[in-house]
Amino acid sequence: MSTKYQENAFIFKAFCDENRLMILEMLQSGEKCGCVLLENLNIGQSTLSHHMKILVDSGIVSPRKDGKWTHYSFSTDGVKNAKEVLHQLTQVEEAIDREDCCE
Amino acid sequence: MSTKYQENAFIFKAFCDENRLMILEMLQSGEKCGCVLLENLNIGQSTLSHHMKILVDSGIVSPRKDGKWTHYSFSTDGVKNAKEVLHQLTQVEEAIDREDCCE
DNA sequence: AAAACATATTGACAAATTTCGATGTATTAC
DNA sequence: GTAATACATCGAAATTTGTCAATATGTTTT
Repeated sequence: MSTKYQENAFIFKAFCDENRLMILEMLQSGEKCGCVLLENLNIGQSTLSHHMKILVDSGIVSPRKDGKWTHYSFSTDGVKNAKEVLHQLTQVEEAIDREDCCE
Repeated sequence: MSTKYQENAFIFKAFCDENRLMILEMLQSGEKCGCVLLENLNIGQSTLSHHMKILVDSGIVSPRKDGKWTHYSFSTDGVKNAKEVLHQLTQVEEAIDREDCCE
C-alpha cells in the first residue's frame, strides 16, 4: 500500500531528471522507439530502459510493442492526470478568515 | 550555469517528496510559519528547514520574514510557471507527417 | 542581560537514485 | 539455424537526497 502523497510524488518523478526531460522533449515530435531515443542521449541502453520504466510507470508515457521494437509516446490520460494533480496540489482554499499561528 | 533541463527538473523536485507534498497541502489553507508546519510532520527541525529551502528555491513557495518567524505561502507566479512548464514539457507537436525509425 | 524561541547551517550517515557492464530473452535478418 | 538487433534484468559502483544531532544566528520575552 502507498499513501496519496507517495502516489503523487511518484508522478512527478517523471519530470525530475534531466535525461527524462530530454526523452519527453523527443516524444513531443511523435512516437519514438527506444533505439532512436538512445541515439540521442549520452547514456547506456540499460540506463535508458530504467528511465523508460519510470516514465511508463508514472503514467506519462505509453509503450507500444511491435515486434522487437517498443515505441513510446505521451499518454494523453497520464498527462491530463499529472496536470490535474499539479493543480490540486497547488490550489489555495478560499480565505475563510483563518488564523495563522504565532504573533 | 545550468541547462533548461536541469532548471525544469529542479522545479518538479518540489513535488517529488512525501513530506514536501504534506507541507504544500498545509499551505493550501493559507500562510503557515515553520513552527506550525513542524508540529504536523514527523521530521526534525533541520529537515524541515531543508525542505523549505527546496520549496522556496523551486519558486513554488514564498517566505515572508516576520521577526523570529518565517511564514510560508504559495507563490502565485511560481505555481503558474510550474503549470506552464508542465504544459510545455508534455505538449505534442502537430503531426507533420513525420516518420518514426525502424520498420 | 539572560533565557527561550524560530530558523539556518554544518557534518555525518542512511536510503534512494542514476549509471554501467554483463547477461538474458525475444524477434528479425541472413 | 546462426548472427544481429532491441530491449529487459541483474548486480555493483557512484551520486544524490533525506535525515538527524549539534551548533550558530537572530529575535523576543522576562
